[in-house]
Amino acid sequence: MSANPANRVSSGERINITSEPGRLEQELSRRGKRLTRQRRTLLRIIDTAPRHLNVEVLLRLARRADPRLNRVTVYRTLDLLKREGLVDELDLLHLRGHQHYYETRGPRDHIHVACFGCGKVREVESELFDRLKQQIEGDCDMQITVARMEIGGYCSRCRRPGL
Amino acid sequence: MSANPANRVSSGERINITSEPGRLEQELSRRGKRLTRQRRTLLRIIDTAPRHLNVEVLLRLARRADPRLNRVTVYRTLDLLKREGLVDELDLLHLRGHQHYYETRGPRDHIHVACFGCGKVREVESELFDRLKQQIEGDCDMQITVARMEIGGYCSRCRRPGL
DNA sequence: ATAGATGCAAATATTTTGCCGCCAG
DNA sequence: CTGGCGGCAAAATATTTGCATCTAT
Repeated sequence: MSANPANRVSSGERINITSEPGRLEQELSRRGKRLTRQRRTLLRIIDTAPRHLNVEVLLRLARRADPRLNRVTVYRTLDLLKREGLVDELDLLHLRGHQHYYETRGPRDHIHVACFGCGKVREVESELFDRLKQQIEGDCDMQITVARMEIGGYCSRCRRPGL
Repeated sequence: MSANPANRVSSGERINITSEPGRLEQELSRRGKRLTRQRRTLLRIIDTAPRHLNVEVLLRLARRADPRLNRVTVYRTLDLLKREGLVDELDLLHLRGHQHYYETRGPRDHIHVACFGCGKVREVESELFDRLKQQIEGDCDMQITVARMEIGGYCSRCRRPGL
């Protein structure tokens, strides 16, 4: 099936190399956005913290540094980053409720593969995925700004009993 | 890019051939689920109505036939259909708010391509997409039950000015 | 100086739950 | 008959808005 090694997916347990500390701050500054104390705090966390942050966790982490920081500011900052194309918003197939998850956007999109059994989420890159996007870009004459692929199922350890 | 014709995407303006009226009702019945009046109403609508229904629209359509039908019943029925793998849940990249959209699940998954400018959503099938899923299934040893791919961007008529 | 950001409270939107009476099988 | 289902009200969760105040530039 994946006879060609170039087609093989690459495992997702990598470090987020795209987010050397300060990247988001630099980007926003470059685009003429104001860097408030609250934004710096949030950007630093998003740049360095675990992937798949949700609003709840982001707020909790931010308040360690700045206890007055408001939840609304979290929402507004995430909106800004979304509009600027600096973070992606995911729902991870509603694995846990209807909240959203956010992650910094790197040079290469990846696929999220989630197990409904154990809840583990793997990130996967694939040459086929990149080609598929190109194909759609061409055939639909679209200028793609967001590409999201989320796969749900059961991993080998959680294989559904009755299937 | 898509030199191989087999790789070309197929346009999405097709009829939903997978939902000949009664299909959902048959499926649920076959699985030993009760067919109440409310469920029949909802199933009929989902089987035949426009794609990308949200709860609001589904409820409104349902109440034409059964004015007492409750919103909670809509949620519970959609949950059932999701659990049974008969409908897919989408958010279409939050094109319009954070609501979800539902569509009957056919034999072949498709990609949703949405334009942030005009809001149009195209459905696209692709041989590459099928191969990508197979690849992940194999390489991650996953038993895939849901595969969602959503693309956002700007179509030729809405091309973003400053990009 | 001033456009734009934050905090707070309240509003809105979306989804879930508890409970009781009802109905499909 | 009876266990699953639907309606209603209320709760829980998630996100947005109005407005006065503050601050980065």
